[in-house]
Amino acid sequence: MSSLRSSDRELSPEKTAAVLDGALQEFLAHGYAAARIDRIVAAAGVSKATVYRHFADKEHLFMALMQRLASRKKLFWDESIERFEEEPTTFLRHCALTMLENVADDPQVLAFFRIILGESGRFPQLAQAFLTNIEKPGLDCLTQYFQAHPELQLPDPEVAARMFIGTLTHFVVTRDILHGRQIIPIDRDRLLDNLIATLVRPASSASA
Amino acid sequence: MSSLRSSDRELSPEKTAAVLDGALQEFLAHGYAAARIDRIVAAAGVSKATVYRHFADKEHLFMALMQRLASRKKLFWDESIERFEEEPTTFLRHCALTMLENVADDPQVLAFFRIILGESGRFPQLAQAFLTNIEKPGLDCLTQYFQAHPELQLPDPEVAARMFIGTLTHFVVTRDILHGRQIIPIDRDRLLDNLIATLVRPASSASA
DNA sequence: GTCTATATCAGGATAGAC
DNA sequence: GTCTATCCTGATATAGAC
Repeated sequence: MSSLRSSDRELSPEKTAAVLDGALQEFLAHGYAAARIDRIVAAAGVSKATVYRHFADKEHLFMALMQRLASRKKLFWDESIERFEEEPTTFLRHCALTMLENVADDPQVLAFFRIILGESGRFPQLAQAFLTNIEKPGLDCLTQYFQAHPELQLPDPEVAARMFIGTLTHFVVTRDILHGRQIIPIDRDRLLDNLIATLVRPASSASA
Repeated sequence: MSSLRSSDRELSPEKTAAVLDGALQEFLAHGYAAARIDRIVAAAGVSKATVYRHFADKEHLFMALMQRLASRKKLFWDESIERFEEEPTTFLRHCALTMLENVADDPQVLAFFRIILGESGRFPQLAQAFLTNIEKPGLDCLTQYFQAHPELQLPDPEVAARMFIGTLTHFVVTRDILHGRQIIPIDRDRLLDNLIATLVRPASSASA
């Protein structure tokens, strides 16, 4: 009597995944309000009725998708925590490059950010899931690092962490999300080098 | 024969202003796609036909409104430029407070930012107008200030300006736009004090 | 459990009176 | 130049067959 009943689960995981994949493209490309169920259906290769059997309505589908995306990027900072023993310059450069690679270089992530920001009025829970899963781990990681390195003589480790992430976020938002490459141009490596140099510059005695 | 023809101008400025005021509320509250012409009409106290006589369609109305808002906030940094002679700590604190007062404390401006960010995919020109009119003047102002104060020994004035504005922007975005007051809390004055302290801390010789 | 076909409705845009 | 009344596209959501 192992599995005579097959009516326990009413939905096929396959179709669910197909719908979510179609929804991914559509919502990331057009935002919530302008997304069209028809196009999700077409991309997923299922019927409209199937969508509504798996998800109560457009809003639930959207929330399910976004929550999944947010938690998928959760492990983001785990590898950086492994490197707590490295020199500040090395460690910070590694963190910055990881951030930029995972965000600025991935159009899907950029679109994801745009949605989170744009729909933060209508879907505050989503914005908060984003902060909890992605923003907070990064801030915590860097705060702990700065705390563990008092020789940098930073007046406030948490503020230093916010300066680091804030500067990089501002860079990505203005350049990639707001299309500012021509308007307020700056070389990526120049920003990186001097951001790090400003934070780790010797505070009292040192060089000439 | 001074003005026998009265059909030179076809639109009344009064109604135009009324429509734009109604559109302001509606677009800022709901974003572009979810905004309803019906509600704009109701708020403006005009008929739907009037809207379409003054503006080609929803998109043109939206652009006109947003462009107007962007250029309205243009003078933002003018008063700060008058204070170039002040001490770094004083000057930077003044800049930061001006930014926060003009943005974080004004729900309408917050909504405006949310729209700009959210619709930056569909309306790239709008995002760029925002950068040109609001973001760039601020960066230029601070860059020039840091350039004029080499005693701070900042390795790169422009990067320092980006750190300053980036940190404050990140603060406002995470706290007010993404509803993060509970999730990644930080006292405003603590952030401000230590942001400034980190940038202006004596680089070589000084205190004990 | 998934499909086809359809109900239902709302929103953007316009025609014609005044 | 503005209003009232209306068109019509297109979108969400569902009913019923297989």
